[in-house]
Amino acid sequence: MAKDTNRPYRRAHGGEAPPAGLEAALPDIGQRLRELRMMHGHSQRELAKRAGVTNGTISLIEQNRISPSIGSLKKVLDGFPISIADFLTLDLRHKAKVFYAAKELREIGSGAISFKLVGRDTQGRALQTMHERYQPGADTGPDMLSHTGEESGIVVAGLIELTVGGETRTLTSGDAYYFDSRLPHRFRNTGTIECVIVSACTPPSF
Amino acid sequence: MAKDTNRPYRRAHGGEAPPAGLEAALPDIGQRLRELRMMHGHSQRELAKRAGVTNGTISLIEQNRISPSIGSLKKVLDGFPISIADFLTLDLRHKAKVFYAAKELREIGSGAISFKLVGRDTQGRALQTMHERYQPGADTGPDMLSHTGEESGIVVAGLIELTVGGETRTLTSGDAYYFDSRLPHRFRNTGTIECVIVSACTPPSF
DNA sequence: GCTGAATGTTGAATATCCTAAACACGTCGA
DNA sequence: TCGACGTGTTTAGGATATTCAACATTCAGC
Repeated sequence: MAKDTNRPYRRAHGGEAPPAGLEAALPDIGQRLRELRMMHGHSQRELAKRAGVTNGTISLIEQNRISPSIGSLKKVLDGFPISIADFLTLDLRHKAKVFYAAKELREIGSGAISFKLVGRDTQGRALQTMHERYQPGADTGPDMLSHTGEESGIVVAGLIELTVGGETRTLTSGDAYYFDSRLPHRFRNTGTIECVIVSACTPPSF
Repeated sequence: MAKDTNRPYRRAHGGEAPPAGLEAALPDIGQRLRELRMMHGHSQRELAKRAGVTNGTISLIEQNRISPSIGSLKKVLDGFPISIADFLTLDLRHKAKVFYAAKELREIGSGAISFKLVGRDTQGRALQTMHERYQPGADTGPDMLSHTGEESGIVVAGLIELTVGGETRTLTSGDAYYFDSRLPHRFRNTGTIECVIVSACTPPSF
């Protein structure tokens, strides 16, 4: 009966290439699991214990010698923990830059306003964080900004007068804001010292 | 030997409750598959033919009588088509406050770590900002976190040792980070003074 | 070099999955 | 009424997954 059952894996002796290039390849479960486990600094046995399976199972899965059932895979991944969906979509090879020294932040502001972006290419990112500094009197201008997305931030130092959709309020250190970027908005430093804000928006708009 | 193997399903005779309420429940694969199949207007046999499995298998899966292997589930879902990740995450049901005084931020941390959220109900929001404070020695723990989304932040004061996907680095005031939240990560204040971070993540994870 | 304890791998036995074929039920048209 | 077809379900048996236990290797420490 079953000659070629569901084994996209078995690469054993023969060494045939993946039979049909038609269907989207199932991600390399084994390698993924191994890398993830390594990242967490667990041994096969340690993960096995957390997950409630045997170390042998972990070993066989990592070698792609078996195709684990959903249930088992769930158990194994709960040892980290991570969901199956996240596990399958996690991109391991593309190691993005994670750490940014203060000097590496890209300055996109000018004059009395400084905007420093975290990250250079926002391609494919859903989130953007910025370090903003407003000199006393600095103003994003009466022609209010608006663009698609959401925007939020926290005042770190000084004070800022924020106008959003007709409402105006002055925020000081520790205060925060959150609004839909499509609402017209304006930032103005009405204080006497520099105002520092850390903000984030999605999607990136620079 | 094996008494309670990987069957979160079998609710048959005995009727024991799910042994531990700890782990997040595996989504109801059977019902999901059935609904999806119905939406597409396929019969079990029709889907089976497209997927290259037998109708019996479809039937058993839909009844949660078996936990299909990743390989089989992949084959079945290719009959629609839809990815396993999408299949598992498809979940279908479905004047904003702008200003937040420092006191209004909701505290969700405890002990040596303080997390203050901007905004109360994150329902329908794509972005979440937080004000984080770590006492010296504070640590999010060796069991590294991981969840869906992206995460970024800027250090405002003090220093923090950040580990992401196996890479570790110490960041100080003005430095920043950005990473995929699915990568295991850990924050640790290795300094002698309180560390303050303003961070953002998408989608909200609290 | 020898231990002891850690690691990952493997073989045999058992539990589970998957298929093929039969079953039970409903609908339609002759 | 009957059969021919449609549906979803169940059963037996072979194919796979998983466990248990043994094995091989590495590395510290002595």
